[in-house]
Amino acid sequence: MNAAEAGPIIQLVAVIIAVTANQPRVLTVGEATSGAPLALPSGPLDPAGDRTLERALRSWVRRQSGLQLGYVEQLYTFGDAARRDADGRRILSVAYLALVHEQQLAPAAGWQDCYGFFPWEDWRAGRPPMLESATAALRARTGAAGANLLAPELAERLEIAFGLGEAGWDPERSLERYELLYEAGAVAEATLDRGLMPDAGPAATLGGPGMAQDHRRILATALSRLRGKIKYRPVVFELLPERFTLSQLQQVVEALAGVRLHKQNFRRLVEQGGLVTSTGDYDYGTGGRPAKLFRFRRRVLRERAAPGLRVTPATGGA
Amino acid sequence: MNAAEAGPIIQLVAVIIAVTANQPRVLTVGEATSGAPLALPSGPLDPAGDRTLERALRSWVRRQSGLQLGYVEQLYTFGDAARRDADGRRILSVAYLALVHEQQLAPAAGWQDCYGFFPWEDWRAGRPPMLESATAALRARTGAAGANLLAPELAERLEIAFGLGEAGWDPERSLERYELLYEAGAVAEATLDRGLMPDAGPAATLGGPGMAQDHRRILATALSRLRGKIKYRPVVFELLPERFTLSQLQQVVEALAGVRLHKQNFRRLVEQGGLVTSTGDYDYGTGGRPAKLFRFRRRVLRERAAPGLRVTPATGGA
DNA sequence: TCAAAAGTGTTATCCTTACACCCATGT
DNA sequence: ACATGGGTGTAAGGATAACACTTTTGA
Repeated sequence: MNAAEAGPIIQLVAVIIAVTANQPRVLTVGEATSGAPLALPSGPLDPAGDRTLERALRSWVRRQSGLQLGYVEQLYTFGDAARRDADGRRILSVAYLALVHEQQLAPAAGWQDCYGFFPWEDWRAGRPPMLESATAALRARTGAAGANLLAPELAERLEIAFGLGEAGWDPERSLERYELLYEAGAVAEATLDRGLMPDAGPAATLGGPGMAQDHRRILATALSRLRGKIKYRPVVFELLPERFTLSQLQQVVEALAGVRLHKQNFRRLVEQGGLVTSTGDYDYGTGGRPAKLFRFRRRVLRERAAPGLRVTPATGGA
Repeated sequence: MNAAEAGPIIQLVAVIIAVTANQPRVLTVGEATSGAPLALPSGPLDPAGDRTLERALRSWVRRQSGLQLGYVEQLYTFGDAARRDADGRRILSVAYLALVHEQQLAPAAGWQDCYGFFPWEDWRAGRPPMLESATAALRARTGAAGANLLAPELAERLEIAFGLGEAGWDPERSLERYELLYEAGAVAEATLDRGLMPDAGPAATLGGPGMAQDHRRILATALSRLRGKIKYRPVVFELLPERFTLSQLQQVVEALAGVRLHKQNFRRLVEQGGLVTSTGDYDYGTGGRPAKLFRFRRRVLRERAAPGLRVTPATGGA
């Protein structure tokens, strides 16, 4: 009871994202080999320390991993009562989203493919087959609720989150999807949290290894936010080198959104939108015709209210 | 030093918004007459209490003010080191945005006009005249920086935030505007924080009374978020009675965005967008032809990925 | 010469904007 | 009758989506 009476502990959590080899990756700590679940980097907040939370985050990330964070934004504060440390003290986590350029990926260890944690979120090779079993499990649950009054509301959430209605699949809803799967016990940590056998759930194997505590939920929050933000703010450029080809740009957007885009229209939107300017140079290592190198055009911020990349899915692809 | 070593205190802050008589209002505590600055309602987080932060917020708001909150979303967590209580302990505030229906405005005391705190944000009667002095003061500052290397960056922020470039005024950037004014010492609390005389700043009278601590910044954050959100999520309906006319709807959107909208196009966007359905009834108290009463159409959530109200300014109006 | 990737051009379609006009009520 | 606010129709312009096609390199 002593621990419960003390004030909560405050922790900063960093979701650090990079894109390499067409995969979005997240920096994790802990060893994949030891069997212990991976975790997001986190550090305590020193009350006497840095002047702002963001500075505090930047400084311990630099000390711990050597990474100089560029773009950083506050993501969400997680404070459910179930979040406790080993001594039973409540933990409040202020999570931040950070984006780093591809080159800065020096500390090779710890970068994990994001879609390893959410295989159903990557539609680039078509609709992931596992979605059938996932939605089936969720449907069964809304059906099983039978006379339960929550069933219609749950059915609506399911329809919206997984794009079963006319609206179709919306990459941005990754958090809602994770939450539904969690509630349904279809991801590993949900069954663990309840003390059930890991294989008791209908689809406990969905989505691989899971992460420590509720870190997978935090990662899902970050993915949702990032997917939403590329549409109206030029954040993608935080993930690219200073000079890049339009294909590189497209591939990074595709990696984040988890969707294939229509090439020609994407190019036009980017160029007409004034988001980039051509440097005079070319990249000759593309395997075909050399590609023009572009650079982010800062001035667009003054010209347009919401400069971002519309995510227009390709027609042929799935 | 003892206080500095103890963990930070955690506080929940509520920005509770309603719209009445075409004005957005915010619930405050403290008396306007006593001379003490108004504050947003806030309460401590009881670590042994409610299961989630949001529940904790709902329950103390209900106990304190009798308000049953409907829509609630987490806004931002404020944790600058300068935030201290009377004993010098660092305070971390998790702020929430809540929207309540007009009728629920029972506790008449404490509802303040939002634009009393940000007069420059209300463009419904045309460009507010005070903007001239505000931007002049800010320009003077970027100019005064002279050889300072920060000046160009500051000038860019000023252009973007106040819409001096081609992009024009963007209601959503209210936080950025507040921050610039704060940095420039053009709002009351900025000069107070620095221990200057309140009337020492170039435009210290901008924006009326100010609020306790950094609560005006929190309110600016809420306004920005809300203005952004109406564009892609049907949150306006949380502020309206269940049945409403299209004019009422438009007026609420105008009140929030601080901009006059084009009537016919607004109506079409709302109806074609499937956001509302007509109930069969009419409102006869409009002063002209009776107006159809509408209701929010929930099903739109299943049909469209981002159902919201485009804020298309009127042509004639300013 | 061929494959691969870059890059250009064009058309049909939809959405948005702006304008003009008609309708139903209270005074 | 007329002022007031509610409501409808439509034509011009621009943005988008889908299509086919040309160009430039390396193997």
